[in-house]
Amino acid sequence: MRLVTWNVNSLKVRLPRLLEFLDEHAPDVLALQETKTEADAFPHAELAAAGYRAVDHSGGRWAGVALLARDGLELEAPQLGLPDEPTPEEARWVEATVDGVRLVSTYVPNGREVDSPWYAQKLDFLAAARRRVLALRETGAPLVLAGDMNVAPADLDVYDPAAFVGSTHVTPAERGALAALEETGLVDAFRRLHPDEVGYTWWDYRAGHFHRGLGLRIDLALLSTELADRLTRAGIERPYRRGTKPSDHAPLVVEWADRPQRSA
DNA sequence: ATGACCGCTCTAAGCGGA
Repeated sequence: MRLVTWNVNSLKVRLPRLLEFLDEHAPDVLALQETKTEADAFPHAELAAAGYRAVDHSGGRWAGVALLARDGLELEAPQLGLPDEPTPEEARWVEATVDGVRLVSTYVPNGREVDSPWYAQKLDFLAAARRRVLALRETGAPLVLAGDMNVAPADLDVYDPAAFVGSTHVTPAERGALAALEETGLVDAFRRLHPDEVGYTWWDYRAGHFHRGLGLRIDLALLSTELADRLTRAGIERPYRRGTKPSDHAPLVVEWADRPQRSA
């Protein structure tokens, strides 16, 4: 199965780039974040014309997440929202099952400033996510938690760790909450296949950060171990951070073998 | 350089993003 996670920063503005991406990469499923649309404005018809169906959790002008599946794959048992999340109206979590795999698209809160109320909500969201993942793991179904985690897991994932000391996205509390999420039995797909590689997924629009190589790796695909053991690909599609009207995030493409690979 | 961009909305100047 080929899965993509991409913070599109407005589905309305990004639709031409998304359609270009679907044509080029033909993913089976996609997890989108920051769709920034009302539910009744979600572009179901345009996506259907491109061969994709969607389950969206739309919160209006901010946030919003969605799961897409190509024609022929059903999006079963959709669930909008995360139990006990701090701000449900912000539409930051959506689930569905495709071909027996439980999929989550999430957009973790930014946190704004360390020790602010928004930072506390970010940690609360990550704690709720961990509880939900534990519950989902008990079903025994393979799981993929994909999205914009708004946490850079390690200093390797930050262009200038010294400059980020005291900022959100890198604090021990945030990294600890992300690690606790992974300790439920999830594997960071990109890091599994590329243990030492710098692989940013976000670059500030300002000051030419992309062209200067100044980014963060904050968009992750976390795979349950039975899927992670079948990983064949985890790559960041940097061309979609260039060109006309790019998102400030690049898509992450992850692929795993549909059945356990036979040992030689 | 404590800046710089982008998308949103009460279509102006402000907010949020990370």
